[in-house]
Amino acid sequence: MNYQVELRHFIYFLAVAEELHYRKAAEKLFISQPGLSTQIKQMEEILQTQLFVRDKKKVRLTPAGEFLKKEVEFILNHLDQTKKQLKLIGHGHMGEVRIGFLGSAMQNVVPDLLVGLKEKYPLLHTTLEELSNRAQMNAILSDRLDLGFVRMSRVPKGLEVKPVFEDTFSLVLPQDHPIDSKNFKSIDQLVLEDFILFAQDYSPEYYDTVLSICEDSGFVPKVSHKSVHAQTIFKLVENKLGIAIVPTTLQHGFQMEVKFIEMKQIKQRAVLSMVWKADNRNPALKNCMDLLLKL
Amino acid sequence: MNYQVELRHFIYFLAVAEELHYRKAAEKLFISQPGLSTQIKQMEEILQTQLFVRDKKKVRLTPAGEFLKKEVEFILNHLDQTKKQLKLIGHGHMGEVRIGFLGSAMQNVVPDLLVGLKEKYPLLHTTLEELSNRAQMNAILSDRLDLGFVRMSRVPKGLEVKPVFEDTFSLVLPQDHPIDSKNFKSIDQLVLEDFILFAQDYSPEYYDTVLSICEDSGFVPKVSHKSVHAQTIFKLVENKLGIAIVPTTLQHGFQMEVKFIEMKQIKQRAVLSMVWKADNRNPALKNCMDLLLKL
DNA sequence: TCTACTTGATAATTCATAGTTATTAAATAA
DNA sequence: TTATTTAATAACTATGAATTATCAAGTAGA
Repeated sequence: MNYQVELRHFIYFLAVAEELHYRKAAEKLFISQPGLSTQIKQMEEILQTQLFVRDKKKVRLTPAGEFLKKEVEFILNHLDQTKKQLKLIGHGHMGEVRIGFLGSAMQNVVPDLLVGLKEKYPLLHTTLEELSNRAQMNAILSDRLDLGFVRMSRVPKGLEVKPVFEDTFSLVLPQDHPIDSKNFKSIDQLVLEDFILFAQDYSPEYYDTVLSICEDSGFVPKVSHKSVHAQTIFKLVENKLGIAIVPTTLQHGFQMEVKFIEMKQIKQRAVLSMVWKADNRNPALKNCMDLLLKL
Repeated sequence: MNYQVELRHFIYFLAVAEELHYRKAAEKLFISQPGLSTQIKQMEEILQTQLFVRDKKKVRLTPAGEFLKKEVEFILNHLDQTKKQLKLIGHGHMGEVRIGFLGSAMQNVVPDLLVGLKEKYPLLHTTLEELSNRAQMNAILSDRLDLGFVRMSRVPKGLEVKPVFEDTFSLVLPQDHPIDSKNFKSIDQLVLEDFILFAQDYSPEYYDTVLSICEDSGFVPKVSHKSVHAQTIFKLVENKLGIAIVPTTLQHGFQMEVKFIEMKQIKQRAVLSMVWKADNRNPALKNCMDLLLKL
């Protein structure tokens, strides 16, 4: 004799409990009446409890049957809900993506991604953390983050990287500086200035790129200040403590009294890339990245 | 292909999710490893969601699998609980018995039953309602009560009745009445008194019995007052508005200034019976009655 | 009270499939 | 390299769910 109730029993039981009529219940279930009868009988044996009374051909529930009916309804409903949610999670429409980013990605790429996700996968949660390039990669390797936005083209083994946004560089000058977009020709007009840059260990590739821009014009910049926050850099420029070279999109989103001169003619670009762990199994991550590449 | 998950799948899934090792999980389940493998695979197909990652022979849960694990734990626990409760209800150890009773049953039978039930079936609930003989029988017929305590030996079709307590009758007299247990010989000493009795329609058999007691002594009592409450009857006797004949056990449980004279020598007895519906399916009722007959 | 028609239960049989054994491929470990 | 361990696959077995055929008991209508 079988020793375990199955969901099949519950579904059959519920049909009989609702119809209180074996033949009709069997029809509803698309099985034969004798099959249904034996399954219900077997169920009563497994549970060691009588669920129905068959009195003069009238089928009725016992008190235990009434109780079980409520519970079975609950269990089957809960199971339905679970199956739906499971599918959503399995297909990356639900769940959580943990995202890290450089401050400079907060101007366009990250907000666009969040808006896109919200629209396409309203049940998907995101957590955001502003971190340095290195901190992001460590967090991704230790599975504390799913996705990072960095300015790095080479990443440690186990990680993958892909550019998502290319930006020109812009000169940042105090508002009353003699150089402006009209008379600006080349970066070597600013050989004598102090430079304010993002800290080397916060974003090494940015740092190297800026140095290479100057090198292409034949000079080595005098770096007077370093910072990890764009806000700080702009404040220093505003106060005439130096000039800066930053990705152009940074000119939006800050309250400041400085002027931007976009240097379209130089070949270097500020590349923002996404980074993730090659074997990350979060299905939401894939959807996230697919959406990002479509933007 | 199968189109329905079964509890079997859930139990297998949980074993693999806990062990993260097919062979070990299969051993724990006392089935073969290939059988387990195919069942899990089939489960993933039915749910259209990958639950495990098999990476270089390491078995791990996907995010969807993690989610399902929690849900399956809940469902299986809930089911266990339900099975236990179902068995208790089915065997009448849990649930509710709705009891009706005459006020005069509140002295011994009903309290004894309640104490006994509490001890033997602590999970069983009881509801109590004081009602007339007729009201109890109607309530039982319409399935509003499971069990009644009445003073009736004949009951309508569909009901069953069984005596549970036999009591002598007692005379109730004012404290300073000339008759006392010493000089009392026969009821005909009280021919001239006014009688106070329980109302005829509240308890017809009691009324008839009292009349037959008097008839046996060769007189018809003069009935001056009728009441449905013992308390009222005693108050009236106390105030010398008449004398009463009541079941002897009523002398306990009331604060009153009257004297009782037990009439052991007369043949009539006040019989308290339990009544129930022949086809009542409440399993707790049977336990209730069995216990009552053992008291 | 007879007949016709329900109802659910039982018996015999069929058939789907859960679970078996045997084997393989791939990954570690020695 | 070889030995061992892993999960997956293939072929087969056997359990038991579901089927058809039938029955007994009850109900309804004349």
